[in-house]
Amino acid sequence: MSFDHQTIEQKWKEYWEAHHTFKTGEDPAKPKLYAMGMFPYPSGAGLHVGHPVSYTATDILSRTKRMQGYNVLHPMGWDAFGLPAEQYAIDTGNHPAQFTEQNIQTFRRQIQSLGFSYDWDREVNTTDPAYYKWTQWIFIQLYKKGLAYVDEVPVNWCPALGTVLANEEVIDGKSERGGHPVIRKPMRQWVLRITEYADRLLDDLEELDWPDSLKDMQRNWIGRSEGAEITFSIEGTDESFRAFTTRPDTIFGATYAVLAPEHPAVQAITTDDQTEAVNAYIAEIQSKSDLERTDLAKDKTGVFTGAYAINPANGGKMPIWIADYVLANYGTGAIMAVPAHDERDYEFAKQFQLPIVEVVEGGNIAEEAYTGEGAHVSSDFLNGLQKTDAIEKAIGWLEEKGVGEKKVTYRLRDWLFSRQRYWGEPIPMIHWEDGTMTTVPEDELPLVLPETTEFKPSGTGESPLANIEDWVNVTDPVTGKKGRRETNTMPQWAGSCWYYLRYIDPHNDEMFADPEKLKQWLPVDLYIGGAEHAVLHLLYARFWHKVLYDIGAVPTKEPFQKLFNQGMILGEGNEKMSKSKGNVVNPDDIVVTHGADTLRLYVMFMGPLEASIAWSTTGLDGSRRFLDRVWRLLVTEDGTAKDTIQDAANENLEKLYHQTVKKVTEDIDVLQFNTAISQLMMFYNEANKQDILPKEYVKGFVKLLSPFTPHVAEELWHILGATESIQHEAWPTYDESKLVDDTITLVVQVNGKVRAKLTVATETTKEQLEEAALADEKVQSHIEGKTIRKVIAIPGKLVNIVAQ
RNA sequence: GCGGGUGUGGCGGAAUUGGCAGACGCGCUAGACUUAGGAUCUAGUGUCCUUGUGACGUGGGGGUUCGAGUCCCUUCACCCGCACCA
Repeated sequence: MSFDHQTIEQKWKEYWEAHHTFKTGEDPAKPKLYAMGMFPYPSGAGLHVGHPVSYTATDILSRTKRMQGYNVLHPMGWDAFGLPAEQYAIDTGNHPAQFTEQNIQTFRRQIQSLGFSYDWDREVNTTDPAYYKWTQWIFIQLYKKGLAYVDEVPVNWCPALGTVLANEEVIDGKSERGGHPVIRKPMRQWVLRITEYADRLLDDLEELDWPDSLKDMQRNWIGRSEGAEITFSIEGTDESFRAFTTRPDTIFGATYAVLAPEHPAVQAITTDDQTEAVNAYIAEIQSKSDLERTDLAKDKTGVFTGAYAINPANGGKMPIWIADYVLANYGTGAIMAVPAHDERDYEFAKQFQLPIVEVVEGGNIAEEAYTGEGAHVSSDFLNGLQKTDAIEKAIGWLEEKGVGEKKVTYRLRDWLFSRQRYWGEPIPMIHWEDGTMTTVPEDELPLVLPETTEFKPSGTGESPLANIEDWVNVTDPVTGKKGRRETNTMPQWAGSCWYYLRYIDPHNDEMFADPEKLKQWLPVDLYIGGAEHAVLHLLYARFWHKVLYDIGAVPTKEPFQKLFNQGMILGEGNEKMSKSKGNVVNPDDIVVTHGADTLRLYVMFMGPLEASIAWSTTGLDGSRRFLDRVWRLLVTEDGTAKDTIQDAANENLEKLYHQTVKKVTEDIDVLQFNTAISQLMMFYNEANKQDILPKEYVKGFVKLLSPFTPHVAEELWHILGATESIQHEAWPTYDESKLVDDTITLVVQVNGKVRAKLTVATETTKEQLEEAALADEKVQSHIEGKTIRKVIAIPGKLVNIVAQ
């Protein structure tokens, strides 16, 4: 007989809710665990089977740690601002809040059906004014620190839709909806000065327990590079420009210079006879999409401006070109080209027959650029030096002459923070008629999104908020000065930048969280989520956290001590699950057919947590079968405990039981749930062969199972006679001395091949082992007529006899 | 191109410090019980052959070692991220 999962799961969910079983512990004498999964965007599609993977993982750890005597903070919430809800609102005329609320209900129901041990009293919702009041408050702190500023930056503007689009809404230069052309257009935008924190974001990665691949992604994203910025004067004018280079040591090989087509100096320096060609080139560049400018354009293009720069090192004339291989938004948007020692410059120089001068020995510049090490030549005071020394000396020389200095540049750009959207946190700023700008007073927060029925973009490139007159227009109550509210809203990333802080003190309306509580819970001990958030969310959240740290609002430098990326669940054909492929598995269906416990067990047993593995219906069946077997092992047809379970000992199970406790306990700590489960299966397999099941072992086994499959474990626990939740029981312990046998079987190899097995006392010495091995009949037959060269005997492991 | 990662049976995956490769599960085969089986139980299941005290076997090739899935070199394939970042 199998158990009725529907009844059991319903029963225990109600019990847990009624008894507040998962209320966050606050006993100051206990150690703490703060474990969380990345909160979901509650989409209209409902929960995906991928979601329960990370949630189950943190749940298993949380349940285990509670039983081990920890205060556990294990919360859940909703990242509920975002484009799909807004798009739905535009399409249907319904309010996004209403749609969002509906989706949250669905998500909450689905997540609750899986029996996660969240403290639901701490649920947060980024769209709740009581929440985004503090998102706005943090923005004001950023502004006060000079970290939020307004700048003209290029955005994706779609004239047909009359709106700005996010990068992910632009596909191959066209709008995702409607396929209208999208152009880059400079617009007034809020930007956050994340670059000011670049070095700290880089350096503090060191102390984090994060996957190396992810740390590397962040390092690459920040892209720190050291070099020099050099000033080049332009022949015959007072103009000059600055160029960033990581190889100031190769300055004697700089034979030309290149400005980005968008560089502000281009118009001023272009000679009359080149104006036409330059303008034509710029026009051509502007019509190209980003894709054409990078991926597709393997050939270098460019145009001579007619002007010459002076090489400060040797006084040489360097023709100044413009070319799109030089990016306007990196470094200074201008380079000194050293074709002999830079592949891109080399290619360009070859194409346009510009001179190539070798200044570092070691390569063959007739063939290709040489970027390796070597002694400097044709470089005056740098001759004979190697790269590192030459760079140092070159920078010293530039600084001395006042034509350059040491400089660090980052690939990371400041964070474009505004969206011309309705469904986001209003940016709490007021622009006054006298041209000044102030923040909304903190005591007026939250600045609530105004009600409207018109969610379409305003048509002017402003958000729909611009059309809501009585919200936009404000008058200073003291001076009578008129003003206009900022109509941009924050991007979806904003709310998720600090939600882990709000979980700690979710109902505080005096501050975003009580410092004492922050001290008690921070940092997050385990944060599990998908690798798609490797740079953006995780970098943004770290940035905000550091700002809050600097103003004394949080006690730690970093928010997430340990981070783990779970893998994806693929469709049965090893492809990504998608509606169009029709291979999407809905957790609701599995909960009905197999039960939440089976789903939890299966997604953890599939393989390592970080691996992406295909869903398998038969694999799922197998997990259910295991639970059925366990049930039948312990429960009679009448639903009572089997009488094989006795207050008696059974030596056959002793060692395996202690091994199982050890293995499961240790594996949970390191998130190796698949091997923990296989150990539980091994225990079952052996227990199933026994006539007597010691009650102590059965209880321990059910406890070990309980974090994985909590409903059925609670039911078994009560069938065994308990009246309290298993969650309040102490985690089983093991006896190390029970893990070792008096005797041990080890292998005897002859020339590396297993030829015999010996059963000996555990503490048998090396010498005794050698003797016993050589005396063995099977070994004898294999070494007969051979000379023994060497005998390697390792107590507890093996004996290897080398014979020829 | 650069950075990171992964290659183990028919499949998902196990395997301390280098020490019995393939734990556990799926699938498959045979048997038992059954009116029935997509239930349950039992046994078997890396490959090959001459069925043995056998040979081979962790993407390919080479090396270190008494001993390599594990360490080193080299090569191939696939995945992820970045992509003219000066």
